[in-house]
Amino acid sequence: MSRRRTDPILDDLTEPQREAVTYGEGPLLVVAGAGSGKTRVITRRLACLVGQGVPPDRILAITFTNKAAEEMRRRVESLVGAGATVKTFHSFCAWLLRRGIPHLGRDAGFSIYDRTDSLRVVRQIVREMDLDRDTYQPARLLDRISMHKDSLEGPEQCVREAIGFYEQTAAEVYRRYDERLAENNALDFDDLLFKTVELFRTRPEVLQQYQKSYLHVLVDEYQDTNLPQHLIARALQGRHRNITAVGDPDQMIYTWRGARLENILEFEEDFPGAHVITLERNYRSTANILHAASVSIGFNTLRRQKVLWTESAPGEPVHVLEFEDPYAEAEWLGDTVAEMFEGGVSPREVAFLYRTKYQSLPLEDALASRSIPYQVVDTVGFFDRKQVKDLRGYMQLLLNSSDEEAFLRVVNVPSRGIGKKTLERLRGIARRDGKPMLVTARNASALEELGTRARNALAGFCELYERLASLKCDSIFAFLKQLLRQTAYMQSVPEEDREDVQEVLNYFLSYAKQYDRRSPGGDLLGFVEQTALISDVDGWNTGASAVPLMTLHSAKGLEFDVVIITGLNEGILPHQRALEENPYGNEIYALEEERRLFHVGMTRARKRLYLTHSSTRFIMGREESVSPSRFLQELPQEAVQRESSRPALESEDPAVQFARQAQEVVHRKRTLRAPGRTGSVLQVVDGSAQNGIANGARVVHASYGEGVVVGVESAGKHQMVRVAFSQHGVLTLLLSAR
DNA sequence: TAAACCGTTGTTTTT
DNA sequence: CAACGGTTTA
Repeated sequence: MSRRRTDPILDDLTEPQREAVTYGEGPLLVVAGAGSGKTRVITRRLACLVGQGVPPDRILAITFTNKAAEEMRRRVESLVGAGATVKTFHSFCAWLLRRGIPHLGRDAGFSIYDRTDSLRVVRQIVREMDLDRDTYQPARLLDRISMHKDSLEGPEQCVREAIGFYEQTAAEVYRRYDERLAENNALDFDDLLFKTVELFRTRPEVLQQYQKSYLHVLVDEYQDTNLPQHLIARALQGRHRNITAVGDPDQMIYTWRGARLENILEFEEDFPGAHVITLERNYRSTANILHAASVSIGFNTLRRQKVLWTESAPGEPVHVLEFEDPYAEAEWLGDTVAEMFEGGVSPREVAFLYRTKYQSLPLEDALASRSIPYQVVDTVGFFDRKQVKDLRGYMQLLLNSSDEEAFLRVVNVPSRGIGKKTLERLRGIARRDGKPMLVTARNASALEELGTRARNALAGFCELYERLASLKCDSIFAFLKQLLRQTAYMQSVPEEDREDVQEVLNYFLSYAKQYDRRSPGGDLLGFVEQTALISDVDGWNTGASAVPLMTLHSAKGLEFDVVIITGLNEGILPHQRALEENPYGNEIYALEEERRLFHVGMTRARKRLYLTHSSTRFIMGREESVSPSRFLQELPQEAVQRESSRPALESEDPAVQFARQAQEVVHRKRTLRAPGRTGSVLQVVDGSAQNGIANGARVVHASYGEGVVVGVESAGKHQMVRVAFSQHGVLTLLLSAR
């Protein structure tokens, strides 16, 4: 069984990677640590299956984000050509339900609601039920609804099982919410999964059809699957049981979306006979970065033991810096990256990562003032813009006349004199007649109780609707242009906003153009569905040579030469909400998720990693002092270098200067107190040679426990040892100089 | 009855 | 500091 000399699918793989890629039939779990070639393994496996003669259209690959799906499709196509189905869970379910949902008594032309849409519905219900908005916060209620759906708990069950007044009320909100969505013929994100499970459960013949059509199912990022996703994956593996799950429990960062660590931790129980391959060698980062990341994640208790190792050089230490406030932080980083770019570093290779979206603001200022091109990778931002939602609202309503959220969104945009009172009355009539508001508005006789002015205004809107409905366009782009013209959208925009609005519209139009090009024959429904399920904006601004700015969550799966993580403060990372009580479990669990998030961030870096924090932050406009993140204290001293940020002293107010210097003194004390000497982190118990540690020496590590040295080499002024720990396996450690 | 205005409120992460 | 909701004004 010798391989051909040049095999693009297998040649550059290591042994464990190759084993995963070529593994035969039956369930397979690949536990792949950060930077261990996870994406490579799953793509190559798919390509390998095709190479072995599995028809591509009988392979289903599922990813978490559209971007990951696109990337995988691109890579597979370059290896073995097109044909495999690569989708996200949500887009797969949407596609499936367009055909299958009539089995559940629902219409296939459903709208897909995003969180904003859903929130509007909940708000309306809270109003109708006359509930106190502080006690029954719509966002909280929606979170609860989402949690229930993620646990496959329907509204009836919740109403039945609710204990106490609050829960009963919340369950009633859920019941009405679901009812309203059904009336609007709409599904929210959770429904896409929930209904698919329901369809599989109640219609075995439908499930069978999909089980037959897919011979292999591959799921990426398995650690982030929630219960419905886990069940869908299990259902689809069918009789052949050819499921490949790839993931890393240490990168599970979506508990709030229902992700269950158990899905991957207990994989062998759910898929009996599953083969498990663990990829622990990291190819991405320098030894210092990897060491810091490993020690950090080692503080977690809820994990599947796994020790990452590397043969890379130690590289630079991890840079840790403290600043006065987020603006000083951003300014210094602005200067630093500007220097890097002068030195020839590509802006694409430097990423700014942060915990929360609002942290991008000071960074944006700093970069903009230095004319450094940057791109905020805001996952929903663009599709959440008012203008985009308006246009989408029109399209949604054209596709689904029952969609009242869409109706309410666009009926008075641009403003045509249809106000709150008119709509309230129209809703009343619609409810009484049991018809959607749009249908009611089109029925002139139903409107007799309305005033002439309101009636004329509504008639005008209906006329517009008819005109739009009868448009014949050969592309989405052309349709959108017509839509803008027919609605006279721009005319209603105030002069001073025109430029901004036009810019947003242009982006949207060019997005539509791309859609036209990529999916010829694609219809309105396909376009609206895609924009509803979109999760990242790469589609409308690719190729730009700009510094990416993004949240730690959206950084997962990416890698950069230089990574800068800002705001390493208590209350930010770990986030305040994780330190308080939370609805998912206890605080330790939430804290560990924050640590995983930090781990994800650190392991994005190939060569250089900056971790910055500030002594004050601005919270709701107020300045407040904050302490450094506990995650920084947990880092191994030998892989970290604390640097001073050297602000411009001459321009500094003496009082501010004093405060900063005092801070520095405190900081220095803390650093000295921390274990800096080799002995305190890694203690030699037995067998040390005269110049340090020798092979075979027995050692004790502060966080890994006991181990035996299996390799020693010097790396510049540092010494690197490979230690086989009894609990954690073999690990490469970097010792600080004596 | 609709649009402009103003004060209050409250900010995790995203398919 | 932005978005929302309620209040005032036209």
